[in-house]
Amino acid sequence: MKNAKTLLEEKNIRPSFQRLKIYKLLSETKEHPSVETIYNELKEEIPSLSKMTIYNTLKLFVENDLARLITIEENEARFDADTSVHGHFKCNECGRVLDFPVSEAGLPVPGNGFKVENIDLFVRGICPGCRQQ
Amino acid sequence: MKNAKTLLEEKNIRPSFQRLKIYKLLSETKEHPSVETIYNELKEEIPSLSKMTIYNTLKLFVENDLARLITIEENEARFDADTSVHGHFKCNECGRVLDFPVSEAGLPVPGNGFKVENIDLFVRGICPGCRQQ
DNA sequence: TATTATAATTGGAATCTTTATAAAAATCAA
DNA sequence: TTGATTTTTATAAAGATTCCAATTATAATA
Repeated sequence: MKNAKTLLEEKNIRPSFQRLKIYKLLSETKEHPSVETIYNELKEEIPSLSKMTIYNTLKLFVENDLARLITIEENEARFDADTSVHGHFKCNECGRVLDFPVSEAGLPVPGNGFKVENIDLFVRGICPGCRQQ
Repeated sequence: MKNAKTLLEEKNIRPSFQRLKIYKLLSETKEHPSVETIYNELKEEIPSLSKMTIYNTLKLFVENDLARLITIEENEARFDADTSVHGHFKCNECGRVLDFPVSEAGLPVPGNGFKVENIDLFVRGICPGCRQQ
């Protein structure tokens, strides 16, 4: 498993302090955090941190395939450092977004003439934890 | 094919003038319009129309399964009166959102314990028209 | 038909997320 | 160290959505 610094350098992204912190946070969580969440979590450690840096950095990551933009929320963008193909489940009760396995082969895509650049499978419903209550 | 008035009444939604216009517009287009688009298209015919009415009405439709909320755009919500299972393709070039057929049976979903309420398959890329240029 | 209660619509302000811009700070190369 | 470039920061602005109170329309009742 490569470290954050190497991963960024391979994409010709200068591994600044802020960028490394953001990448590490994103790659070590399964919570699919929003800009707001990332900001709040890093604010303590980096008091000078600006939200603009997070927006810029995530955009850079998405462009370089270091992160995925998840639009499962109606209003707030969420992000995922796992860029492999997998599904996202959003619980309408607790609001959490969870991963589930998906084989890319089984996914239907548009027919001839379309160039596919990325695929998102979003499922919404109630997660097992919330169903029990 | 039932008319708009009947469809709304079956869901106990009072078929007001504005709601009928919004439903008809949505069910007769393939453009997956946004609130803004719907507003602009109906503004001429209903000069008093408020955007708030469109937000309220679409929310009501989505809750009653008369429309689907499509979050394929990062910032702007789009809507579709076709509530059957099908995929959405967004062209990163021209920005249009197109339908493509999907058999529900073939779609992977989360495993045991999850209650599935809706499924979205979003594919982004370049459409045939834009590829030719 | 008038009255009343209820529901829907409207307009404006407020909020929230994201983007734009310019100045300050950090980094890199010479 | 100096100068050029990149990154970060702070502030303002834009865009989408929601909140709220007032008005208007609708349905039921007398």
